[in-house]
Amino acid sequence: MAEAVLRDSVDNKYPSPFVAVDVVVFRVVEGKLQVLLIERRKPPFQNTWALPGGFIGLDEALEEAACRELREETGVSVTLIEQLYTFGDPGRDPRGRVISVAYLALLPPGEGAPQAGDDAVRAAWFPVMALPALAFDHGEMVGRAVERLRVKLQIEDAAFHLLPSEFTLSELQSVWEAVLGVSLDKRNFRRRVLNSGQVTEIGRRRSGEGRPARLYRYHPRRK
Amino acid sequence: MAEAVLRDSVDNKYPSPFVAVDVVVFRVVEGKLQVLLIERRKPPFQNTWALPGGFIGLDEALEEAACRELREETGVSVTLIEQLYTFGDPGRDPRGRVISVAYLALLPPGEGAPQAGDDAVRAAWFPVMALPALAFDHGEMVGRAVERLRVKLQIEDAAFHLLPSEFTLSELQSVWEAVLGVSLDKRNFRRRVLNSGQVTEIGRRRSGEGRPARLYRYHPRRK
DNA sequence: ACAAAAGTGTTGAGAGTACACCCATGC
DNA sequence: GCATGGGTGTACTCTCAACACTTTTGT
Repeated sequence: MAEAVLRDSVDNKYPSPFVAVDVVVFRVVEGKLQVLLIERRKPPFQNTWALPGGFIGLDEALEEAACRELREETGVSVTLIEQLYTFGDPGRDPRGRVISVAYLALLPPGEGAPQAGDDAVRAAWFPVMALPALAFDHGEMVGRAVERLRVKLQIEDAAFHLLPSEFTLSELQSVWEAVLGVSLDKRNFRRRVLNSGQVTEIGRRRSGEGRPARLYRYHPRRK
Repeated sequence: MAEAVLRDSVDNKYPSPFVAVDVVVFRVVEGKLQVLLIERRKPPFQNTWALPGGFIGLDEALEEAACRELREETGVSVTLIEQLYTFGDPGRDPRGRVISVAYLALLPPGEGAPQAGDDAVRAAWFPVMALPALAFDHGEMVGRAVERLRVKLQIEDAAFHLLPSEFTLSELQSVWEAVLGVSLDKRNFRRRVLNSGQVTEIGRRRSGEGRPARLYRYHPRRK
């Protein structure tokens, strides 16, 4: 196999590190931005909270590995996932050289009923603003993921991946406010959204407290 | 060593791929955006043009490895470098599983007198708009790098890293036009640059053809 | 009736865009 | 004196930010 040729010919010259993936999954619940974490079952960092993730298979695409590890460790399946950054400092893992490719994923509320998998004691959602101490450099990963999410919100359509398929404008605004960590003017916000052509109205509903709100659906018109 | 523990305990379960870095170095000369390429000395893709790059050392940070490979293969040292994207499709390298972390680097004109190193027959600059066929997935890397550079130009100060420390506004505009691939209105461009507070004037000079142009220096005031 | 959330317009400031001519120098 | 690139101002449009009250429902 071609692999063997490379490995034989360069083994000592180019020793190979391990390659892992880690996933930062966000959702917004009750106006709070949350991250999905697992409690590690094995050392290092046993019983410490960490991002879901693990080593890649040799014939597995990076993104596939990210989805698989997420599913195995938390039972969560995800709609949107994209590469975030690759963390490769020597010393970031006490076991040796491990390069980790971090991924960013978004989840609508209600779909994340995390069940702990093999390598996790348990899995749970934490508010980004009140995270426990994290294993490895996972704190830095979350920080970078939040930055990226804020950009994606404003330039792309990230907010809609954090909502169910039918939503009210107030819910949409609440997602924006949770992600950006600021409060927005209701009138300006609604005008901007409606003028963008990204949403289309459907039948009204959502009659909880107060006046019932119109429901909208995302329509990815704009390139 | 900790490394050994991990390798022993999980060797078959988590076989490790190889990890490489590749660097997309840009410069602008005569109004054209150029990329630095090498002609590969060894197979695979022998005598094909490719980005400078190679396998990482086990105790070497990714960015260090990128700078080292660039220096070894082309003799070029670089001022600004940042991580671009990690390419990890199984099958992207015929020798076996190789994950490559791509970096983006910028160079002012005049500093890139490429000398071929060990693994390269020769090194040379190519206009982005007229690239030869590239080895591996390096064509995709260049494409992604151009996209990223266009964004960095507009949101950050990337243009100044493509210029000498003293430059005229026309040179600055020429860099923008080369990177974006469009032509810009001179008056609007100059007003925007001068209002941004990013440049400060110094003594006038640059007396080539026509009226001599004022020289400016980059001043990274704005956050 | 009242509590609770939904919905609605106007105004001012700043940023971007379009557009054409005169100026200083080298030859 | 002419060729070459350097340098300059105005008017229009559009986007964004600030700002407060009325409407509809459930209890």
